[in-house]
Amino acid sequence: MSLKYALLGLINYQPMTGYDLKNIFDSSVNYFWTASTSQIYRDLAELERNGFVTFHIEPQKGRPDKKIYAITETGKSAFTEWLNQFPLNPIVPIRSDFLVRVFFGSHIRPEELKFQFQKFIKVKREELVLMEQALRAHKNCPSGNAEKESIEHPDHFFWHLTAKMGYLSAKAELEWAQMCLEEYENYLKTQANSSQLYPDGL
Amino acid sequence: MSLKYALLGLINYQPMTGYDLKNIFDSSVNYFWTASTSQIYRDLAELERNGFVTFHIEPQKGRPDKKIYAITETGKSAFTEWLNQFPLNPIVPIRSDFLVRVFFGSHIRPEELKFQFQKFIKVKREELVLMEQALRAHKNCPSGNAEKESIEHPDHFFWHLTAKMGYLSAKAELEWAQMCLEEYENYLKTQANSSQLYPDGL
DNA sequence: GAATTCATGTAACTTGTTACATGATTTA
DNA sequence: TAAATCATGTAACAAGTTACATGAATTC
Repeated sequence: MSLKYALLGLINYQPMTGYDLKNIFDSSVNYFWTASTSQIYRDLAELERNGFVTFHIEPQKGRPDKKIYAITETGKSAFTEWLNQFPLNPIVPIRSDFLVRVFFGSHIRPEELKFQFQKFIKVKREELVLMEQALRAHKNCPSGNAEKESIEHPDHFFWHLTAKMGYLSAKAELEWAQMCLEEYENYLKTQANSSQLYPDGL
Repeated sequence: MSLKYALLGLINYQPMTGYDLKNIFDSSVNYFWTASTSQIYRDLAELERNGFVTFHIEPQKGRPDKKIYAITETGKSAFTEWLNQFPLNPIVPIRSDFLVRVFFGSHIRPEELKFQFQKFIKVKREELVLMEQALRAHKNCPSGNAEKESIEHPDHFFWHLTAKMGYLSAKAELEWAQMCLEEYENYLKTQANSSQLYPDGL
């Protein structure tokens, strides 16, 4: 259910299109929720059917007309009601493809696994740089450009808290992967000394 | 696709039932993948249809017969093939209900939000204790009881790496929430001084 | 001239959740 | 005597992914 309410919450800041929402997801809130284009358009249609949003069409030439969605009073109350009802236990179901593979790492070719750790480190390092910039520049507002706004948004405090978690996660993952690579290289040396073969003949 | 291959990988260690697999997911690999009972049984049936596993029935009295699944040669090669083909980018799609709510925190009743931070801290602290124990006692093998096994499993090194990530994530989340609570309380004081009303009349 | 941005989606499919159903055995 | 454990699932639904479709305007 969270996606629908996240969309509602963003539209609550100001009316916008599905395209705008997709950009916000990709550029500034992706450390706590991701969404595909098809999902956004589908859920917007449902929010509209439920009377939580309305839209007006802004005609354009040479490209599809804009559908600008705005929140309704019903939508506002549904949103705050949802927000104030936290799930009973605050668990976050994790699904990490990367960790599954590491878990079964003995079946992976050592060169491949080393390469994948290196790639992971590279990607996380880049991610971390972006997050650091965002935190420093106070760019962590949904639109991604705080400098355009002359006054600080009242929700800025909360945006900052979530951005901080994104930063801390990325940092923890980076440090973990660096440790993994180091320990794995030592592990391979000890394995080579005890002249053990890799499983499955790899 | 990961769930099917995670199941295959676990069955590869030793033949087991859907019930056994569910216990492993709940007790020892849940920091990188979660699965419901219905999903496990459904995917086991599909793995069987694909010829990746076979099963034999162990009759029981007073409860449903056990269906003990074992991996086939086809299953083994499908598993190692999958393992060695990492996705192009190692991103982990995150979906945190809790963070969505914090992001829109200005619409939440302060007492409620404080309570939720406290609850989050409590849950994460408990989680962290379990993870610390697991790391210290080398219990982070799929079965959850390393002490039963006289020799260390060859995959132990990799299980330890993933368990470490689980520990680091829980630690980062705990520290974040503690910081949030502290900063939120200060924030509320400054808000009270500037005599601002909470949005939506809450 | 090629790639990216803008802007809308639909259809088919896969994956994950929730509710339901059964019922003896063991532990607290 | 109540709750947890053991052991199997099905059905309906919700949420997420992937592939496809269109096409001008703008930037490199």
